[in-house]
Amino acid sequence: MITKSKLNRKQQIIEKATELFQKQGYAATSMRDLAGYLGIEAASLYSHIKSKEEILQTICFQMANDFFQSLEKVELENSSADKKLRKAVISHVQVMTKDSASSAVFFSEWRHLSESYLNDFLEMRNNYENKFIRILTDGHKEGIFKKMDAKFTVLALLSSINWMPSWYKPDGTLSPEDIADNVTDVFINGLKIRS
Amino acid sequence: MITKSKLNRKQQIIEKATELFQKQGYAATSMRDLAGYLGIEAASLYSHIKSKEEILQTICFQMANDFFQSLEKVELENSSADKKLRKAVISHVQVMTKDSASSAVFFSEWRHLSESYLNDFLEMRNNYENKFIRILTDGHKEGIFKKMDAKFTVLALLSSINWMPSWYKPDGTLSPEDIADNVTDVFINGLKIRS
DNA sequence: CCTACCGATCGGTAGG
DNA sequence: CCTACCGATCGGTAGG
Repeated sequence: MITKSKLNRKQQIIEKATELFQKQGYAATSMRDLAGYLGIEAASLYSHIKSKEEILQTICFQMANDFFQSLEKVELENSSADKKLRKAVISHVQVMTKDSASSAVFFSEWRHLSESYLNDFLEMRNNYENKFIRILTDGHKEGIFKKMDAKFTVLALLSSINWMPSWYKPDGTLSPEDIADNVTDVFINGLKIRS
Repeated sequence: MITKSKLNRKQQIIEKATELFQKQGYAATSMRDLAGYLGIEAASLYSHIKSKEEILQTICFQMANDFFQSLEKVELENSSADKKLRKAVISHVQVMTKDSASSAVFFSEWRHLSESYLNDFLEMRNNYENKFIRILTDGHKEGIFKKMDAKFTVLALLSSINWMPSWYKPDGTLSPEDIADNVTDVFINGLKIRS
């Protein structure tokens, strides 16, 4: 079927593009580069995609959706804030590690989106961060977390996780749960030995 | 004096380039862009610089040196590991906030360095991270910090700080010390209320 | 999916 | 610091 093979080819294009965008950056990756790796001519790419930016859009909004959906599941549970935070971090890490190349592109190439897409992207990111902030402020109200700058803490927390694709080795021994445990343990309990 | 004005012009070029590299990325910034903002022709840039990459090299290695020097000062003091960690974070943040545009370029455009420069860069970064790791492992030996994956923790710590240029507002109310306090407090004491 | 090609733009040089 | 220009490459289209 034409439709099916087209879809598959499109997926191949996006996958290879993701790999190249991660390695070289979006701007430094040419359509000829991409086509070459797929064994076709650059012009042929345009039978499957509308533009170079469409690829970036697909990657970024696919990841954004994945992150959102997995966090919304966590929000539905009702458990204490510290458990919720741990769950939220686990699901965030799971989404990341499931496709670490897409994650890397998502986190560092989104700024090359054109304006209207960029606005949508930033709004989604903001909403996502706010969900984390709410977990922390709820935790404070519950008497679990101490007083803090919740926004600052969330951005620090997410940053520390998000840049993992640049040093996370998938062949390593750490599972998403291990990573989440390490991260949340540091953030929740800190490094100091409790007296 | 010719030499002096050349140096100043070179500094102007590097400053404006830093700004553009931060906003648009290295690869997406053209020499014609840069020249236009300086009110000269692209070809004229080459009286002051050797190549586009030379600008990136200057930014990256200048920042790398600043980070190294400020950390070495901290290492000379002999104080407890938790105090040392706080000092190290303060000086790291100070270097960052002193020139947040250069920092942003340093952290996200270094991969566009050509191979030999890239190797030097990565080696320096590794050495820098190792100095932080040593502070944490010393802290564990001193009985101040609990058992942990020190490398993982340092990378999480540095990531959470390093991506601050993307959300740190210099007109905000947080000083480098405030930021360092927030970060180290979370990492050292954690979020949980101590019993 | 290809050939053939478009106008635009790239980093950079020659020569003044 | 400029004019004039280089060869290379860019994203993308037309037409098959």
